[in-house]
Amino acid sequence: MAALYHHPAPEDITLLPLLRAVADPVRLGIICHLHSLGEANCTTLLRGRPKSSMSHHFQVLREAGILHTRVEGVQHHNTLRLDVLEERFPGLMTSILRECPTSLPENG
Amino acid sequence: MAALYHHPAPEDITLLPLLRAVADPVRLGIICHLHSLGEANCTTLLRGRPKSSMSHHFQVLREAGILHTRVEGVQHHNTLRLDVLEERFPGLMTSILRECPTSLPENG
DNA sequence: TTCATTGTTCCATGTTGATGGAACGAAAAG
DNA sequence: CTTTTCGTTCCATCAACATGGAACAATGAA
Repeated sequence: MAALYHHPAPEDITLLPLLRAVADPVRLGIICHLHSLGEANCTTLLRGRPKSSMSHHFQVLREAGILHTRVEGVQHHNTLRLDVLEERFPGLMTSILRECPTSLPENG
Repeated sequence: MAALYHHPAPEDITLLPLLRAVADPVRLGIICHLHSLGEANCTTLLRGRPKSSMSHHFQVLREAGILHTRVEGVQHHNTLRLDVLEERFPGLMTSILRECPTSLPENG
């Protein structure tokens, strides 16, 4: 397990990978949950899914520049990089997060 | 050939299919070109690609609610549904179109 | 040390979707 | 009517990616 993750710098975040990362139902659910919870680890967002799947989705989101993972002991806390994303693509995440259901759905 | 296309009503345009439609390099190129040209038919935007591929991409964009196709004789004129998209997802297309290169690239 | 927890990595499987040739269909021109 | 143009539809192929089980690694607790 690599304790340190690579988080792309703001200028290295590009639109197409970002859109690709968001354009998945599971990952969009993760984004909505993170937006609601502020911070969450992988296990918290498992909804009956295997860890390997979720770990994969977190990796995609991380490499797209959408979330930041902070390691604290065993747990990896994930947060949205909203400030960076807003600076890089003004209005994009805002318009996406506006579509997040207020009451989080089951399949998120 | 169905002379009439189905264009989803604004309330039937949903985020995930829209994101999926945009999250493709060819289709993102089509969007940028349409934004630049205002209106274009399929053949105009072929960049050495087969028509069947482009027709497929236009269909995806159309069904996602991103563009409108107006049939005029043999030619099918396509335009972005910017007003509808802005009403449905304020700021989304704006932030995406901001990323379009000013000088249109070859592989668009 | 031993065990439990957390998350990753590896790998195989399955599915989705992009690609592109070919045939077809509709409209307009010759 | 014949031909050309424009775009779709059909179909097969291929690549990318989501899925999920298993083993592993790292930390913390017993």
